[in-house]
Amino acid sequence: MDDKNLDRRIRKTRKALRECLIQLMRTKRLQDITVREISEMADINRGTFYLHYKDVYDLAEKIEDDFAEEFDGILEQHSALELSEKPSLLFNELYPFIKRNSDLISVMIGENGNINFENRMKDIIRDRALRKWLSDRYSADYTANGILKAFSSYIVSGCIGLVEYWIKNGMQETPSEMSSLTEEFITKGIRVLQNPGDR
Amino acid sequence: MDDKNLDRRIRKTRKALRECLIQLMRTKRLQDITVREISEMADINRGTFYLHYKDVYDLAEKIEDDFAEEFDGILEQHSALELSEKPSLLFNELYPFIKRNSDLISVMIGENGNINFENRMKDIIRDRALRKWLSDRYSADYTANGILKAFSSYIVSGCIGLVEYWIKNGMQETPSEMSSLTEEFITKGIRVLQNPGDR
DNA sequence: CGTTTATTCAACACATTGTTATTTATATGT
DNA sequence: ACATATAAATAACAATGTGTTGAATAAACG
Repeated sequence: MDDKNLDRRIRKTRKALRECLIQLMRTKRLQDITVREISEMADINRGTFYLHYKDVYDLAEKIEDDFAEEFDGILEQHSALELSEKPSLLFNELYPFIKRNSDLISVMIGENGNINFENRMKDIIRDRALRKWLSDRYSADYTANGILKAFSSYIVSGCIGLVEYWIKNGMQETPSEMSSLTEEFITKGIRVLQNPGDR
Repeated sequence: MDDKNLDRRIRKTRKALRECLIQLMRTKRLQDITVREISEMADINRGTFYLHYKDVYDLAEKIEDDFAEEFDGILEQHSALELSEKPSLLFNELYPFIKRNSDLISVMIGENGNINFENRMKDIIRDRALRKWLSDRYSADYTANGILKAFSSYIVSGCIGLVEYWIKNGMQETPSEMSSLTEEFITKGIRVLQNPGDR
């Protein structure tokens, strides 16, 4: 979206509006943020806002779109085989990416966030990673197998919850530690609490 | 909230407003729903709305409050010991409760839902159930143990995700089947896919 | 049945919205 | 560096929802 081949004025305007919205969302609910407010903070004419976005929610959505696209791009690059044999390769790329975008993520999953942000991430993970990983690993028809779908939902939400924990607790663990935790939680389940040695 | 000792007119008014909001949320985002719209649909004077709720979001919040209170009440009744030895007792009460309230839940976790609905459920589960269950089972200081907190977040979000799967897929499984799945996913992790026999 | 309390009704000032026509400023490609 | 194209600023606009008010009406309660 911040394409280099866009007019510099457009890039500047959109960047300013986006940054201001994120900043406002740290302290205010989306419904209480007005176009007027964002424009004034960004020092952009209110009419100009409407040249780029339909309303405040559209702006928020566009911000999410960009993130989702990048997120999707990362998952896309990893093959089913690789996910199955070396899932850590993915995690080791994802967690630094999450850390780089923690400003945005923490707002979007926070109390003023949008439910569809998390839902989109879940969908991407399900479609891009888990589906091929599980069907490769268990050579089952993903869509037909009920328990597989249920387990996928469980795992995907679990992983998102882990990221949530990480971000909301100040990202004390390193991305590498988070990768290990993720892998262990998925494969070991609750047994991970009984064998704390191998971490 | 729908206390029997409230004036019947109040009960009727609030009930009508609440039901109309839920219905509107099936097709519209909260930000696109106006007080005027809800009031007209409920055949309630717009001014009357303001005698009960601050705005549309306040109404949504009050609906959530009622649900959260009931949900919390259920979890509260189960002791740490019982959770540890017979978690199915809780699940077998929870899933029917979820089914009874599926109309509300499906809206609240849907695309027009509120991020704080799920977050509140997570907090309640964490505070009421998981905390005492895990610290009883592993006799560790819950708050100090980092991996325990991380795993809690993982499990709680996973369970919410499982409920989400259930509701969004038309609740094909029985509450009892969901109870079993939940317990197995938590304790077995991914091994549940390798031993499909015992379900 | 009399009293209390909730709801209706109509009206109000106010803020935000989304759009427009015009002018000004800035970026682009050659 | 210049001419051209395009974005942003400006100011004005009608429309709509908001939140509140005081008086009139209706319904519930004991």
